[in-house]
Amino acid sequence: MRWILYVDMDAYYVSCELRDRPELAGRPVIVGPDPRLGPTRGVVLSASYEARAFGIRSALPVLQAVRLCPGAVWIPADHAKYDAIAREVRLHLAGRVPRVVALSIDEAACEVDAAGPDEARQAALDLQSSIRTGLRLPASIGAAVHRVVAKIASDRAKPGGVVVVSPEETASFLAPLPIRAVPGVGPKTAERLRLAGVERIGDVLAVRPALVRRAVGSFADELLALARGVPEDHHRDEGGPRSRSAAETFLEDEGDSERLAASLDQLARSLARSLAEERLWFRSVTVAVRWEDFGHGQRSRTMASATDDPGVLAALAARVLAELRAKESAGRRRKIRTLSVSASRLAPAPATQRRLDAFVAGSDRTVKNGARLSDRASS
DNA sequence: TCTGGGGTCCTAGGACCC
DNA sequence: TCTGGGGTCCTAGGACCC
Repeated sequence: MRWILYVDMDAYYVSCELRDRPELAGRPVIVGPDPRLGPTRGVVLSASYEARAFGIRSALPVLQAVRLCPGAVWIPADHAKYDAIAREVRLHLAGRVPRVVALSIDEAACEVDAAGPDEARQAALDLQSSIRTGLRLPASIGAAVHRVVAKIASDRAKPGGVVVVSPEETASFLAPLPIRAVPGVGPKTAERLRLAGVERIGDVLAVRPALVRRAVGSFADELLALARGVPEDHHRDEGGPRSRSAAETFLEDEGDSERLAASLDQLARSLARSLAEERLWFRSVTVAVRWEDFGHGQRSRTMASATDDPGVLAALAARVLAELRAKESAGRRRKIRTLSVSASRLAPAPATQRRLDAFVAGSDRTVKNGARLSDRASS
């Protein structure tokens, strides 16, 4: 029988740093921008379990973290290091199980064959100990027949544990858990479900299905199947990245057009560089802002054909930002807190380095450098 | 005392086409 | 003068995840 061992690295960024600085083990450690070294609007990226005891969590504003735990050791984020170690982890797993699906920088679903829960548990324990000794990293593992159940189990295994859920006991394992334990149920969905009488996963089976459906639409069917212990494992296709983006939050909210334009240009060119490294072309460009009041706006444009031209990315982004601000100025004129530019409708670079339009010359949709907007988008 | 950066998927409406 | 239904693409917004 095929089982999923869902591997979730514990306090991943912190654990990566502790590998290099083992003398910090046992102390409250925070990865993120130390606000005592200079002004920042940053948040905590990762906190050791010792720091979590003080109430420190990922995404907590660092100014609050310093007050909650003045004695913490702060380490600036080193994303290149975390990416490199993530590749190590994947290689390690791939060498030990028949199939690995990486699901985020610190999570992976490993498929193994096991006759029953005892064999699955032994496989999970072996894998966990090989990660600890071979990579010097702590991991929690959930084992189940369905990926989503294995993931929920891995959350219950933290930190450093193994939780096995057999097919027979899946429904009873899930029933008492809060509905928030289901991946995809966040604060908003949980509140809607609470109003419908659903607070725990088991409640989904006790409430009239029509009520659940009214609360969360077609997601209700997925919740019902999960509560019964037989979730549908529909996994997204792994057809390469859908989008790439770059963002900047200003130290002070920005309203000056020239400074905004300069920042956007830098973001666009930095984004173009990373697309080039991955040999990806793009067809859509989106500019998104977070206004000073934390409101959100975005505007996008799609071109008739793909390109990798950094100048096109920058120019289109500039135009879209201008439109976004023009629309805004019809009412208030809020300053911008965060500016981001994203490229989507990505495609691998053509095998040759020739431009795409060289292959479609003569078509009325042909455009120089693939840069002209499609009819619809430019109207 | 505030609230990052990089992603994914879903929905709904309009335009357009057959 | 009035009448479909189905399908695709694009845009905007929302929710969620690590």
